[in-house]
Amino acid sequence: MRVSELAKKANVTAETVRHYTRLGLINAERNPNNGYQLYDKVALQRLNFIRQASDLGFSLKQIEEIFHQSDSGDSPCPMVRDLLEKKVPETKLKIAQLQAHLVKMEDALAAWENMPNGAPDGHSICCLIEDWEDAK
Amino acid sequence: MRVSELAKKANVTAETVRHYTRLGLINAERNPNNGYQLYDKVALQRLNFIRQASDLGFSLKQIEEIFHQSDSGDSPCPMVRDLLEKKVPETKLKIAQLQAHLVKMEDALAAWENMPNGAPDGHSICCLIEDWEDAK
DNA sequence: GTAAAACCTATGGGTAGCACATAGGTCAAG
DNA sequence: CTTGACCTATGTGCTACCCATAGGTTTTAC
Repeated sequence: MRVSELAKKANVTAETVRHYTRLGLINAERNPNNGYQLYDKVALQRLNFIRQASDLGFSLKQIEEIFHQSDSGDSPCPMVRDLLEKKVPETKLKIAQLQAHLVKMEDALAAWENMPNGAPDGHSICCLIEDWEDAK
Repeated sequence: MRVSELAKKANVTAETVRHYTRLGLINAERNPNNGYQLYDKVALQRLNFIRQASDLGFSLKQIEEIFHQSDSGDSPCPMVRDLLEKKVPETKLKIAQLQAHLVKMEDALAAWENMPNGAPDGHSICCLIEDWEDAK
């Protein structure tokens, strides 16, 4: 099948398929008549795998490593377990940071509730942000 | 003052200062003798402002717009309020996505608890991920 | 039968916010 | 006067694609 067909089957864009192909994550043959990429069901399987792993938070580079291990006959499963175990605390940290961020924003909005819109006076840029800074 | 001095005062790297200067967010004069960038306290004020706004989640492009408004004599405050009000639900969405993500990962790890490490058999890549896929 | 629509190709640039490498010029201290 | 700390400009890398350009191909419809 060609790019678009494969893309539809995996529910991604044709650009994504081309991207993975360029990166060597998916293999394709060429139609010698017109140069079109031709994919088989192994490509579809790999593509689905990439999407699954991607959903689990693996980067394309990590997925490439998983393929590498698998292609060279070793079980990638231990590596996958390791990667995921490392990813959990990282994600927790990111969530915490975003939540702290959210608190900052909501604090700022609440503090601005009764503040006027300052016109630029050459000294301050946006009194809201600057006064919020001072309040820290 | 020169880059490093300014960077220290604002607690950022010299590269960051150069980056903002390249983007035109900070203005500098040149020492005609050696071509070094020379910053004044207005630059420090702007740099601090950038950091504050950055902490609030504004992008550099948005900060540029804020400066633009301010420099052309209009109060950027209404825009800042608007931007922040839009950013709050966006951040909430991101947090929700990350948490869903986290659940996926923890589910996968739990489900893998008692699964063996499959050796590649030419059909599957990593049984962990693929079986997790089937379980959906 | 042909013309338009839909599809394909390759290449390169854009996104955010810097970090880092290269290759070199400048300056203060010992 | 040399060493090391500082500065310069330029360009590349990171993530995971998306989009634009310019052109060749295939399918569909009249």
